[in-house]
Order: sequence, then structure tokens, then C-alpha cells
Amino acid sequence: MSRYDPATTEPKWQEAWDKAGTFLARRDPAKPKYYVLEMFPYPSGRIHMGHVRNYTMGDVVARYKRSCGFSVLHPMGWDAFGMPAENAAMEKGANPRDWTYQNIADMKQQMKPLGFSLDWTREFATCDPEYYGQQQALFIDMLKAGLITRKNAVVNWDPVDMTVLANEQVIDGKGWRSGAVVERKELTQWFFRISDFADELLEALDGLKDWPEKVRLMQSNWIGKSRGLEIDFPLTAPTAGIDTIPCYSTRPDTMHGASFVAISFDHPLAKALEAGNPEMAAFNAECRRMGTTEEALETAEKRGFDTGLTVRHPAEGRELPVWIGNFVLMDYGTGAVFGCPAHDQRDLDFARKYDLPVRNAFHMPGSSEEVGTEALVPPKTEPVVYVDHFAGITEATSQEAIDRTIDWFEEKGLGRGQTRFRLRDWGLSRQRYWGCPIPVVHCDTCGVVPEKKENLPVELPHDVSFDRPGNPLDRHPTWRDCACPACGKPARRETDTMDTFVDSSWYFARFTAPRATTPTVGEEVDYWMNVDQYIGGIEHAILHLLYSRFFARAMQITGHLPKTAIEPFNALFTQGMVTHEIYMTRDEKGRAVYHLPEEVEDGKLKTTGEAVTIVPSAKMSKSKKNVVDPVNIVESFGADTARWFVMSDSPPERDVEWTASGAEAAFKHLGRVWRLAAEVDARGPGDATQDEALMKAMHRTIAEVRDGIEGFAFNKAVAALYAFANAVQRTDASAGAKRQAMRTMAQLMSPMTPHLAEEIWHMLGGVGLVADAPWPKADPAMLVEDSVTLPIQFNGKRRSEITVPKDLPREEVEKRALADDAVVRALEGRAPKKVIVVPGRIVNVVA
RNA sequence: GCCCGAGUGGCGGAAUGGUAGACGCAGCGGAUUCAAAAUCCGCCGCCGCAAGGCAUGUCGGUUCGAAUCCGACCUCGGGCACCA
Repeated sequence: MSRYDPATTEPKWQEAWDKAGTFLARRDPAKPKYYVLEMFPYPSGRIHMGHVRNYTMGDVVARYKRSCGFSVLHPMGWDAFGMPAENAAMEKGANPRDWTYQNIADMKQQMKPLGFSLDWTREFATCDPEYYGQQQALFIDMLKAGLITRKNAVVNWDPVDMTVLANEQVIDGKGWRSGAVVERKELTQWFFRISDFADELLEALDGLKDWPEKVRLMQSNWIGKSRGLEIDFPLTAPTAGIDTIPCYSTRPDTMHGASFVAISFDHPLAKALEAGNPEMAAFNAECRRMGTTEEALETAEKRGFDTGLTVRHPAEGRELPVWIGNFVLMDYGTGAVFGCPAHDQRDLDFARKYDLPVRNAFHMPGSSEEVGTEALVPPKTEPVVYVDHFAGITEATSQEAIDRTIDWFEEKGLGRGQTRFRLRDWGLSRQRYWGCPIPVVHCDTCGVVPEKKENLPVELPHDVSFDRPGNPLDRHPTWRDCACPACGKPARRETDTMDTFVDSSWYFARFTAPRATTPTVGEEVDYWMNVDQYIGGIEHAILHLLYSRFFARAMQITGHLPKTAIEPFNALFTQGMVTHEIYMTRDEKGRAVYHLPEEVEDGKLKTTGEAVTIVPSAKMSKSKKNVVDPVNIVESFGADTARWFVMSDSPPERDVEWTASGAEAAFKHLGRVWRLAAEVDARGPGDATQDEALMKAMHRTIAEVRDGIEGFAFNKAVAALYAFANAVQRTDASAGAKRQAMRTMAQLMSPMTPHLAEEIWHMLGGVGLVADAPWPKADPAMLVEDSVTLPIQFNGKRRSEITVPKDLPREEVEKRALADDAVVRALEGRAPKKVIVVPGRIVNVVA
């Protein structure tokens, strides 16, 4: 062999690892453990470059930690429930279960050649009855522990298809299949009581030192702890048995500027009034068609309807009109707010539109400007001058004024200071087939009864039809029928299934004992939990991670996790996407037509020669056809090339653009490394001590690769390895020193390019597998240089540089700098005002 | 709309208060070759003949010194509770 051939080399070493059981996770009390986990994939059927990047990062960490002497757990599984299987059933007549398992088989076959150091014996899919049966057991335990409740919630309802729609199935307020205008419908559903843990989940964020700051911030804002005031606004004429409208506000200091009260279209008062007012009923009905997302609500045009009722200002006694506002959510606070147009932009827009008064509650010191079209929102930390303030405040920061106003209202008995959270309970019911059945039974005598654990799993029926919309479980001839677990009389199963977020909220714990007949096993979770390093996309920063954090607590309360695992993920890393240019032409009607990268050459279509428009890099997506299939890359260049490329160039947290030239360059480099190893005389003379320059470069590289991997800067580790290859290529060192250098090269590259590393390790006479070799250590003595080059600045601009011995005293450095030609010229005979010497870094002469 | 993040050569990026552009891609020049592929060596921010000047999304500030810290803005990306 005169050239590196991945097609024969890669399978060879994969077989060697398999045969030796190299990557099986074993509980070993003599070693520290390390659990590295990548967010498991949805089995779409094809792996994509995003998967390759995600799993390569995890693999680099797993292999590195293994070399450092840890007992590593690095498992893989499938997040297998979800809507795409049902869509495939509707579109292609596939059975969701068969479709999903075929996809899993396909994806596994595509993933295996990439050579990840996974323990495949622990693989499972969330749609395995052995998995979701244990999830049902967890549900029952959590229900009994009071962690789950039932209440009403609003869903998107398609009145034509008679089915519940997911938010992504609502397009411009219409059902994606039927095109019917979507309605809001209230259903009784199951909820995890996550809001009971709001404060706890918030406080514990501080302890997550190895999570990205941005993720902690996002979670903190999502939980949204606020302190405010609940104030009762008495109706001047009580209506429908309602005599006050309680409002919650985090800015009670603006109460003097209150000029209206807005209630939700779902507020009890609105519901009572609309019965006798067709116009109002029509307005409310329109509001209720708005969709259920916060985004839809916030971006919709602000509209209102005057109820004709008035309330009294609780502190000032004046009358304020009561409006229905399409921007007020019944789920938040009390479903009613007071509007202060002077100090809130949304309220101001609303007031201008409906000609409501605008009153200043305060102004900035030294001014008293009228509010025009822009609300006056002062910074929280600077004092403002309060106008006619009932709580006796004249000048204060808004935070001080908020606190004092809350106290004042509490003293007078007119309001209640409250801490509230934005976080709502987690609705887990889904009106769908392809999910984990909720293990409860509805009995006419006993009501809602949890299934007995010995009857688990409540298994999904296989014989289902998707010939019409809706949940096939509802119309299955026999599945619903069962005996009540309490009284034994005929009863009906719950046909709702669980949100797929439930499946992914505890899978990490299941990997520690994937075949157990209980959800977890004490000694296994005690040893393996927590996940030491979790890696996945930033799109999961809030929901998946927050739900998992809640689940860890709920599992601890129900005895399925130890107290030490209350936060399941010690360290989190969020990686960027893999992107690619988009190639586009237009058809005769001007519509965009997209082309696969392999159909394009030099900016032209290979078939017709037509020039394509190149749209800058975007997330790889099937619809834009800017996808590169990892299978093709592995076939042309080998797994190591794909792995090396996705680790190089871009920092892992940022997006990386896939380019054909970049992939080829990676391939060429691996060939060069192989050649460098092949050229080394495996028995040639010489030893490392004689070639200090090469050995210094080697130790520097050891340190840089270590720092790069530990600091999640794989691109820098790769850059260091490129530089080291250049050093080896250019050296005239002895065969012995080169051999040493290239063996270390094999070790340092092994986390990224494990197959090539095994090959050259073997060529150079390395003992056993490089995967089993202990990680090389950088010798601190080899990392220091004797002299250092210092740039010399004059007034902060670089003018020259001097090379001085490393330990030269500061005064001597200053003396030599001032003697420098460029400095002498710039000083023009003047004396310097100041000379700043930063040892080892820079000299700045200030004149 | 709200919350979070990112913007540096032709391109991906490095430098996280101290020489802006490590390393790689593309490009240019050379060696080798009958020729090509492969490989190797060198050059490579912009303007300028040069001296020098200008450059890290934009504008302003702090500092002896700012890509890095602060303020305002612009653009792009992620999330917004039933996509996974």
C-alpha cells in the first residue's frame, strides 16, 4: 500500500474494536466514571451532517476521557415517537411502528461506519414497549406522589378534520390539510406540576457552572420570577355577580397613570357580557381564532372592545373604562391588566388608537415632557420624579417606588404583594396515536383510575388505520375496552398519549440500566449518573432541558434517582449547525427551483449548463436541497475525513459550512499524515533527547490538543495538529525522534480520526490499540522558551519589536526599548512621560 | 412583539485588555513531470512607488493600549410552551 486507503482500513479497525469490546461501558469501582451523551436522534431514516458533527464531538470527548483513564459510558438510542410517523402513515399508508423501526435500522447502518465509540449493547428506542412501559410506571408513581394533575387547556382545533393540530400544523391561522380556520378548543388534559418547582428550578441554575451562560439566562427568563402587586379594581356597577376586577402588575408605581383596564376575551366577565351583546361576542370569537402561541398573540395587531363598564381607581377613586383586549392572556396573572399608556408602548399604541387618556405617573428629573407617540420608560436604576403619588413618593428609582407602593397598598388592604412565575404547568396530553399511552382508565363508577403496574406496559395496538384524521385509538374496535383496575367493571382506556418531551426527559437515566424491569436500578444510577457532558443543539436550550431538570427532581421524589442526581447534566455544550450554500434557478413562472450540490459544478448545472444563483449558507434542509449525505462522504473519503472536517475550522458552538473543497483538504491532510508515518524508519537510530526543537513542538501540541478538547475548542486542537504535521514534515530530526513524534501524533489524532490513528500507531510499532494507550502528558519543562519577542508601541501604536531573554528584569527591558531606533526617532529628543512594560507581552512608550 | 446569541481578509476562523488575521480553504508564483494527477517550496487584509495610512457590522465612550469593556443602533440566527 503506497497510499492511505480508508475503505480497507476503517472496517478493519472497527472490527478490532468490536472484537475486543473496547467501548463496552463497565462499572469499574477502581476508576473514575465519565458519562458523555449526545442528544439522541429522531429516526427520520437518514443521518445528516448535523448528526455527524454532534456525535463526533461526543466521540472526541468519550475517546479522550477513556484515554485519560476514565470508565466511560457513551450510549446511543432513538427518540422514536412523534408526528412524522403518523404523517408517513397518512401519506404513504405506512404503519407508524414498522416505518419507525425500518428508519432506525437504516440510520444505524449509516451511523456504524463512522466509527463512534458507542456501547451499542445499551441501545433502545423510546417506542420499545420495554421503555415506554417503564415510563408508564413513572407516570403512575408521579401521579400518586401528587406531581401530576388534570385541568383544562386550550388546543388548536381543526373544525373540518375534527382533530387537534400542533402549532406547526397551523399555517396563517388555518389547518395545514383542511385549510379551515383553526379554533381554540378547551379540553381536559394531564399536566406535570412543574410550576410547583419554579423557584427551585430557578435557584439551582446558579449551581450549573458548566452550562453556557446564555442557556441559564434563557431558562431564567423563561421561568420568569417577578414581584408585583395584585390590586382589586371595584366595578362601579357590579355585573353578572362580579364586583371587582383583580389586576396583577409588576409596575404598580405607574398606577397614577392608569387610564383603562383591559380584560382577556376569556375572562369570566367577558364571557358573561358577550351573551347579551352580539357585537362583543363576534369580537371575542375573532380573538379566539388567533392561535395558541405567544408569538401569534404578541405580534397580532392590538385591538380592543369597549365593554361600557367602568371601575374605580382603588387609590384615587376616578373612573376607568373596561375594555376587552386581544393581547391579554387568561393564562397569565389574573387575565386582566390596567393600562398605563404614558409608560408602556403597547398601552400607548392602544390608547392612541381608541382615544383613551394618557397620564404621566412620573417624569425624568429636570423635564416634564408630554408623551407623544413614544412611551416614557425610565431605566430601573435612575431616580424619576413621581406625579401626585398616592404612596407619598416624590423622587425614587422605579424599583424603590415599586416596593413602597406594594407596601402602601398592603397597609391599606387594597392589594396584595405577590411573587409570580411565568412558567406554566407542562401539559403532557396529546390526542395522537404514536406516543406513549397514558396509563389511566376511565370508569363510570370509580372515575379516573391509574392502571395497575402489573398490567404495564399498556401497549399500543398495531392494527390501526389512518384513512381519516384524528386519533386511531379513539376508533379502534377493542383497544379502549378494559376492566377498571379498581372495581373490575368494564371501563375505557384513556386514548391520549404523552408529549414526546416526556420520552426524552429521562432516557439518559435509562441508559444506565436499559434492560431493567424497573425504570432505573439503584446501583447503576448511583455509579453512572449524572451525565458528565451533555451535547446537543441550542434549540433545546429551554424546553427539553427544563423538562429533564424537572423530571430528575420528580424521579428523585418517587425514588428512581438518588438525591445527588437532582441536576442530571453536570456540563452542557450546545453546538452549532452544519450549513451549506443553496443553489437556485427559477422556472418559467419565476418560482424558485433548488438543486443538490452534486448537480452543480462551477456555478452551473451539470446537465444544462444553466447558471445557478448561490444563496449564502443556510441550515441544511431537504426543501432547499442544500444537503450533503454523510453516506456519500464516507464512501468517497472515509469516516475520518468527515470527522476531521466537522471538527476543524469553525468553533463547535458556531455553525460550520460544509464545502467540497474543505472536505477534500481534510482528506489530503489525512493522506499526508499517513505518508509521514510511512516514511519514518520504524527501526532507525536516534532518540528524542537529541532533537529538542521537534520535541518542544510535540509537547506544545500535546498541551494545545488537551486544552482544545477540554475547552470544547476542537478547531484549535485541529489547528495545532496541522502545525505539528508541518513541523514533522520540515524537521531534519533523527528517525528515532520522528518515530516518537508520529506515535504521539497518532495518539493526539485518535479522538478525531480513530481509524487512521490505529493504522499509524500499528505501523510505528505501537503496542496494542491506540484506543487503549494512555493519553500523553505535556512536560512543563519543554513548554518554556528561553527568549521572548516583545512588540514596542509608541503611544499605543506598534513601531518596532525587540527579542529579549525571558527573565530580563523590567528596568533592563525598558532601557533596551528606549534605545530602540524607532522609539528614539519618535521621541524626537523628548523624555517619555511613562513607559508601560507588561512582562512577556508588550512595551508601550507614552510621550 | 418578547427572551437569547452572533457579526474579524475572497471564505471558515485565531487572538477574550497587550504585535489583528494562528491554522485551513481559495488564489498567485515556482519545483517535479513528456504531460497531467498527486506531492513539495514560496507569496497572500486594503490603499500607496514609498514613507506611511486605513482596517474586526455602524456610531459614540472608557483606557497608555479595545476585535475584546460600556452605551445606542443595524443585520442575521435560535426559542416563544402541541416540530423534534
